[in-house]
Amino acid sequence: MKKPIYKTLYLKFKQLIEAGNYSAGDLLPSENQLCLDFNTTRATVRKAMTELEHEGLIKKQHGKGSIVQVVKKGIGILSLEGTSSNFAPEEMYTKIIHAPVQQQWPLDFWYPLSEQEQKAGCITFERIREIKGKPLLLEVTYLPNLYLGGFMEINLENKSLFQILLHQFNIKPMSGDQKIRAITADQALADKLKIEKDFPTLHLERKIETNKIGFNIYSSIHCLTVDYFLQGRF
Amino acid sequence: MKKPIYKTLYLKFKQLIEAGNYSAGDLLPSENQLCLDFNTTRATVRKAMTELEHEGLIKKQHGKGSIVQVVKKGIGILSLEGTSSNFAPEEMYTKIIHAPVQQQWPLDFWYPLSEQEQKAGCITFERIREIKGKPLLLEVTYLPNLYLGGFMEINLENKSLFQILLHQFNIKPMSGDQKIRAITADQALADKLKIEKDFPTLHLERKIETNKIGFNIYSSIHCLTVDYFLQGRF
DNA sequence: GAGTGGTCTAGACCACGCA
DNA sequence: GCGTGGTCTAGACCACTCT
Repeated sequence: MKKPIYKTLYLKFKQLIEAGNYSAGDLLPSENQLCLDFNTTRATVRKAMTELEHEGLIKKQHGKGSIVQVVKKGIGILSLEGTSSNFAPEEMYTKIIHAPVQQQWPLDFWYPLSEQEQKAGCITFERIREIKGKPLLLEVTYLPNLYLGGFMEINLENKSLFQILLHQFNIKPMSGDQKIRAITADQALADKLKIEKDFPTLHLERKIETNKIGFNIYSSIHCLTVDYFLQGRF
Repeated sequence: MKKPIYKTLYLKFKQLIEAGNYSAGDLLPSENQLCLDFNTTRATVRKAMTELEHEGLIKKQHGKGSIVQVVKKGIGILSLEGTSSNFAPEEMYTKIIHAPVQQQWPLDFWYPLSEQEQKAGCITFERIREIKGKPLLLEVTYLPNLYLGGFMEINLENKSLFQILLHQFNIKPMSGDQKIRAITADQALADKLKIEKDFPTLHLERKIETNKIGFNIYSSIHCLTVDYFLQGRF
């Protein structure tokens, strides 16, 4: 279970950039230099740099170098980092409005389920994320009831789901898929997000695949895009 | 200007999958087999497969193989392929509602511009995409007025902007960034998309970087998400 | 021309799945 | 135990930018 070299390198520079050790426009050390510094080869260095580029932290320019980009200001919800990562912990709060319950999958579920998932039933709960005391989004999460012994007893209030899954169940998000629509809030949603009925919101239906084959994290998210917006790279 | 091997491989399998030569769940030939078939090495094969995986066409599973995924049904607008690629040409029509004009950049432009772009001014035009005669989205595009001699004379009606830029100006999209919000339609937008005022729409502000450094394609898109939705992978 | 990233070769060892 | 994808080495040549 040791960490690959490329991941160490990737995390190191991700941290350096996000901590502000580089300014936008700065050049990272060249790939050959990094090979020397970290005693590795270009294939490995390039794998790390490619991930940084996909995430938008740097931009590679042929013949010139790896250029640090300006930091993003949107909600990085179009990525694997989870919703939390773009805000300082003290600015953000996650409130549980429905504690986890075990039940059958909804009949009109928005992604096709494997037979294994279908049989296992699901654990579902509902959370609201607030920024500086203002509701930002409502997230209903569905997990297949597999590998999750003891999950029901965990208090999720203001905790990171991804952290819990990783540390207590060794489940790690790997990739995902999402569908996005614009819809207006009905009365129930409006009450929860403290907005007017018929206010426009983004609706996301997500499936996140994990290292455990057959264990996917599903969620339905209603997101306000007044003070923030969704941001993604491609 | 010859095509890299990995790209040939990538395009070949992309085509095979999208044409239906594989069903969801099928395994692609193993990486070692592809090395033999295409007389290349694993690094090259893996680069092609990694791109297919990022696009969601396959899913790699350690110890098993590369599994073909179900085809997507959303608008692939969260990717580089352009809006057009998910629909058959006969189903889709692109209507010009404002032909290209040269002018200064709007003062409240949504992405910071380089000095070079700022000085050059912009070419802007407005298009509506229809699926089966029904308006789907309104796209206002801004191009920096650089390298684009003769562009004003091109008839864009029902043509692919990306194709024109590639073949006539050797400009190729490389990567991009987008911001997404939910907003309600004002009267002008409602008229253009043939919907009611205050109907919810997705609003995208995009910047697409190209192989020409300093030449970015900007667009503002208002998209209906009734019959279709946006879809993306991460 | 020197230095950068882009592509590629020809190997190697490991971790995982499946029979 | 065998075949799969995941990581890595140690080179090579090319295309591009900058001076």
